[in-house]
Amino acid sequence: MRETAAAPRRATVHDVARAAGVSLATVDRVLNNRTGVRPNTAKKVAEAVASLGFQRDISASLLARARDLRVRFLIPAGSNEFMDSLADAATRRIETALIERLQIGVTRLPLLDAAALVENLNLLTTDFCDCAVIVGTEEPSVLAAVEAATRRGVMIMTLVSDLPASSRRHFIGIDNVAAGRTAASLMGRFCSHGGKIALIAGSMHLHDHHERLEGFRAVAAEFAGLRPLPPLEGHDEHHQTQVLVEQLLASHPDLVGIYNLGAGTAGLTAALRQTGRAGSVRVIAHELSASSRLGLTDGTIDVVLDQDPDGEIRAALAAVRTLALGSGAVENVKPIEIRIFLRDNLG
Amino acid sequence: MRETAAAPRRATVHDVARAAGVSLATVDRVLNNRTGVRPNTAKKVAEAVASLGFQRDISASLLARARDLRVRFLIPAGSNEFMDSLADAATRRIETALIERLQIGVTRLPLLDAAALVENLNLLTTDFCDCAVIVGTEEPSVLAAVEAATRRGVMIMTLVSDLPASSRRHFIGIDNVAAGRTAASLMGRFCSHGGKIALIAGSMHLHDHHERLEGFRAVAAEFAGLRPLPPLEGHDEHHQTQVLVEQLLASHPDLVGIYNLGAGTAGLTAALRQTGRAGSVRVIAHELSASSRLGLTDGTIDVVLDQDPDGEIRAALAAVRTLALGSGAVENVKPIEIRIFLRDNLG
DNA sequence: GCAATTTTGAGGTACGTACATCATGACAGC
DNA sequence: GCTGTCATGATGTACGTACCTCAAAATTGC
Repeated sequence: MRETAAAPRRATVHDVARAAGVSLATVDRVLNNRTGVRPNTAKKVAEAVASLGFQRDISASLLARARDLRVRFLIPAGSNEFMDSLADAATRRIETALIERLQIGVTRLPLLDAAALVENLNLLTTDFCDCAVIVGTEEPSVLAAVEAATRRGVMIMTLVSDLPASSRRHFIGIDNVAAGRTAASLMGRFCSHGGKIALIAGSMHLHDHHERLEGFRAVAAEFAGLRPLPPLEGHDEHHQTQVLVEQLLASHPDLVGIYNLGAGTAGLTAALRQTGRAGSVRVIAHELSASSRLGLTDGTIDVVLDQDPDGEIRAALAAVRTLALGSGAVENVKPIEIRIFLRDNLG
Repeated sequence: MRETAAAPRRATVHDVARAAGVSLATVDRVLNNRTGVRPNTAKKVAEAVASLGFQRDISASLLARARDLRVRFLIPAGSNEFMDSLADAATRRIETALIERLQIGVTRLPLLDAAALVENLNLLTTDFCDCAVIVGTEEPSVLAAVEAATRRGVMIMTLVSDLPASSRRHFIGIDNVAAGRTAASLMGRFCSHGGKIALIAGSMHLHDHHERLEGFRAVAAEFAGLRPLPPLEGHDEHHQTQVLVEQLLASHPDLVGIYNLGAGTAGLTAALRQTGRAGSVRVIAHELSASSRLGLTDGTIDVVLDQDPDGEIRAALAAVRTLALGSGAVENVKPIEIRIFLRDNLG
């Protein structure tokens, strides 16, 4: 019944050197891909590594490097609560990360300002930054700045919104199509007799919002009687969203559901409360924040879909470490999950 | 806009020694609570640690110990799919954990057999095990065995089901009351016109099932028209559950929802499919498994609440490391979250 | 105030990897 | 066969903590 692990000593670089019939220095050259090793010799070492199942001792590796990994987060500012909580999550990790030799810096940039992002990317050099994690828009100037930074030796990772065509080493974010599908699947079950559903995006030019909308529409079509209205744009801003929802509620007295796939949730709940419609319209929103939490608690919002900024920062930091130490790509990383909150599992 | 982290060198034991005006050896004695230090001297060291903000370098610490942390999971066997996935998750981590100097062993025990658990606990000694992670029942013999193991120097942690009154150092698991509440909250929104809801537990003597039931009932009462039937017991077994559900469906043609708060989900879906009622009854079940996944995909199950065995194992291992290295308790640990799955966010 | 005991200091080695230096080997072109 | 380049070996130090030994100092008991 018990499997007694025999606790075999793990292979070290010395073992690899002996097995490959080369010196320690050569093993070191191969492992850290330095120059000056014949392909044939490198192959012998690689084989020894494989046959011994050698794995670099991370503790010793970090210790020997004796230098911290410097990560800089470039995160949009503005009135967007979600970006704030991303930045907060990163800032909160500064101390903890230091224990693991990760130096974190956080820079807030003007919202949706490609020029500012490009400028900051161009400032990055290897003597104070090993990796930048950016929330970027898919524009040519940004792509060019990413390429330039990569060429200068600064690793780039994308967060929340990807730049798949760039030299970014990794992307951290959720599956936004699945998020939209999930919202529709819940809404369809909530409104089993069908009815009008309003859709509110920040901007139709935001990639993630677009994907959510696409997912929602696809699944909503499977529920008979569910009639999504054309999407409105609240520009991720509280006041605009509030005005929009007030008009919406006035012109559609028979509205049964609202899916807010962008920010501006505080405006949405304010409008619902003010018109006395809170509780009689099913509401699904995105991102856990002070206002969405309140909405859940008082029954104005039914469900919040959240992409867990803490988890995303943690995943980003883990990826940075893996990429900086190992040579290859980030393997075996679970994608960020969509978290679903009701009033009852807020914790 | 940019906050340039000044990158101060982190304090080392040498710095602490200098600041406290004592030798390195004394600092070492204090940090690793060895004997032979006057209280007064220890206080000076502690003050130096605090004022410098000294934190042990984990990499160096692990390296210097040059010995792996040996963790043993004691997990029930039987036909319980969830326990299987817990054990699988632990087994899958064996290799990965080795890189971080964690040796994992997994022992499967007879289901709900306190005597077997006690026997295995009593076998544990510090020369092959530093910490045991157990899924235990709250019985006096188990509690006594936990105390004995702790006294022998083997640290005990509880998983899924806690033993709060014992000397266990930590508990990893979800809030089962919140899980039940969430299920009711969803069910109430799904069945907005009310109706009969069936409740199926494994056994009313299982602590977690009892908590889920309690949570469900409390919230269900808030939804007018929702009428939960008295709970049935399927003993976490597929066949028994199937028979139970077949009888249930026959005697309640007007049933609108089923909450299966235990295992045996494969039997539940089989009964629904066989009677042609799949899709017309809202179904909420627990734990993602092959059969619950299939149920979600084909529309037999609406929602699955999951406690993420992978995440629990990861959290357990993190806690073991923290407890073994640091002296104090596990701080700052996020509780395991309840994951909510629909067909559309299965990934 | 002396012996016995406890507390502290000084110094070392070890962990496994990273990285630097210098010497030596091989092999090329001419 | 000579010089120059490239590949490899030999060897050492460093990272920060753990843990060991031995000697010196401080404190205690009487």
